[in-house]
Amino acid sequence: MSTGMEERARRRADIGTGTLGKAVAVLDAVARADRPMRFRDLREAIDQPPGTLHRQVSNLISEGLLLVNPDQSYGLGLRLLQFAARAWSGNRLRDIAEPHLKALHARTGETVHLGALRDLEVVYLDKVESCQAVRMHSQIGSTSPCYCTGVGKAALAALSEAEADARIGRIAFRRHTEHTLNGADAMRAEIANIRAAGIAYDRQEHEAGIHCIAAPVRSRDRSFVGGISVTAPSYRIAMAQMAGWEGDVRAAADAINQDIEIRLGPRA
Amino acid sequence: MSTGMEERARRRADIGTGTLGKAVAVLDAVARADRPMRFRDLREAIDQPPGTLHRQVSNLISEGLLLVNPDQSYGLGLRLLQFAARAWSGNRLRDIAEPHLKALHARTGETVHLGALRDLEVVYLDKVESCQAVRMHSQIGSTSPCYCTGVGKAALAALSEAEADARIGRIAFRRHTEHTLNGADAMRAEIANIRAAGIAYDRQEHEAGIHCIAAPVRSRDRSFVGGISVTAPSYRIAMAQMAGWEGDVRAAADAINQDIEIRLGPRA
DNA sequence: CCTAAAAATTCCATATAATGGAACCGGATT
DNA sequence: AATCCGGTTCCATTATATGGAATTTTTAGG
Repeated sequence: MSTGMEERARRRADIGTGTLGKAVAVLDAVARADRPMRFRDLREAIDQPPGTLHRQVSNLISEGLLLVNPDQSYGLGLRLLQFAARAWSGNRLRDIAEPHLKALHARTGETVHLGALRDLEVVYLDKVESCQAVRMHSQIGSTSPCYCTGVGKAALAALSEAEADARIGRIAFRRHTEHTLNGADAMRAEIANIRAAGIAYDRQEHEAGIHCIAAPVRSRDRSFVGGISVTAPSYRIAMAQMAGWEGDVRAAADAINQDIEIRLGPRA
Repeated sequence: MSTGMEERARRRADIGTGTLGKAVAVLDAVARADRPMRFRDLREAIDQPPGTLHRQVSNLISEGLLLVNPDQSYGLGLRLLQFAARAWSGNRLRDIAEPHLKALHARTGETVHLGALRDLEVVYLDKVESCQAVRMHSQIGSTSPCYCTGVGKAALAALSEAEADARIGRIAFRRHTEHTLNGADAMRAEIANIRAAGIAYDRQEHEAGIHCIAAPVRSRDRSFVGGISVTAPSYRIAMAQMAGWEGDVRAAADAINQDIEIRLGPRA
């Protein structure tokens, strides 16, 4: 019972398989595009005959997953927002982690993130920071590469060695800053260190001037794998000071891990 | 080109049609449930033979639209959050409305909402309020019935008379407070008034102690129909005072409507 | 304003994917 | 140890999606 469902899921993970896969591929094309996508844009983004694509789009619209703007461009539908509101409020992990994130924020005074690993990306589930002008929800649900973020590297380290290796092999490294790790070998070494230390650092690898300290969070069965992090601008918080939070970050992560076992335990 | 896609969409609006329809029916079942749903719960929520349902669920998982918690219950997947983040930031209407919402908030000092009509529900797209403790994103993407909210009633009034009538006929009225309108006749009369005045009031119809003033927002072709509102607790803001904002609310809505034409105009 | 080209939409025979009954498994319960 | 129940797999059948071609609509050019 335990592995069956996910196994099958993984086996057919190659995108675009089945009717549903194709539908999601269309949504993805709209989501990933920066410019407004009209029908012809979709046509060249997705290799499908016009008739087929037309029906797929039409179905997505009827389900509320896609919408047409007055200027004939497509956007993601309101139904997705509706689902996401439930996805967020109904997310057990986020719920469990919340108090611990707040506590960690109280101790450090810096921004705290909770993120989940999804294939090769980190999806941010929550964020705690001092009440600031920036719109909070602009971050929830946003994604970053796993290879240059604290949460991402911590999460990779929480996978089984084989699984981590496999995923690292599939990463398309891109240099975001001069410190970005690029190359599977460097990455594997980094992951080994993180696994030993239980702590990951992002040394301005994603964005210049921003660094963070992170720790892995996961359920025992690894149905969830992610991490938490404390992020700070490097001009204000020195590396040494951040290292001083190691204990706090590790403690918070451990507390969350324990709560997961207690509240989502095998037979809860 | 203009009507074809939506027409077809409407024609097959009856839920559960097609492979995609069945898939979102499963997502809906998970989203709407308050308790954690395990496989057997899904089985009785959706009438499908176990083998079929199992495959559907399995496909949803492989696409990241559904996830399994360690305790074998299902939750909405991270991919939905990811999509929603894009749906929100990529939403043209929200983008256009934002400055006007802020301006309206500055004038009134009370909470301002932007919502879109989706069938019989209002989906909240944005919210501007004084920096408060309540988590902002807890509201984005959340839904309320159209018959007892300012935005919902304003939106209904923005539909063509025939369309509004049809939708009102499908509403399952539920008394949320002693002031909730219940019955299609009362509703039709209310909508006629709103259409004449260009302003809708929610007189504590959804939640006791909360009232609001709203105005319709829509694109010319009605591909988008929604509204904006100013909400306040009745103990602090009297009905008369709120009525004083009529001009401001109407002006803000008109400004948004105009911006829609300019920025999403037929041949933009 | 009219015409030509391109884009969008509809249609239908065919190919493909979804279906669901039945058999199977494995852990929990008796 | 046997039984039950939730969950999973299999495969012949059925329903659905597909895509080429025909048709309509929109856009661009003269």
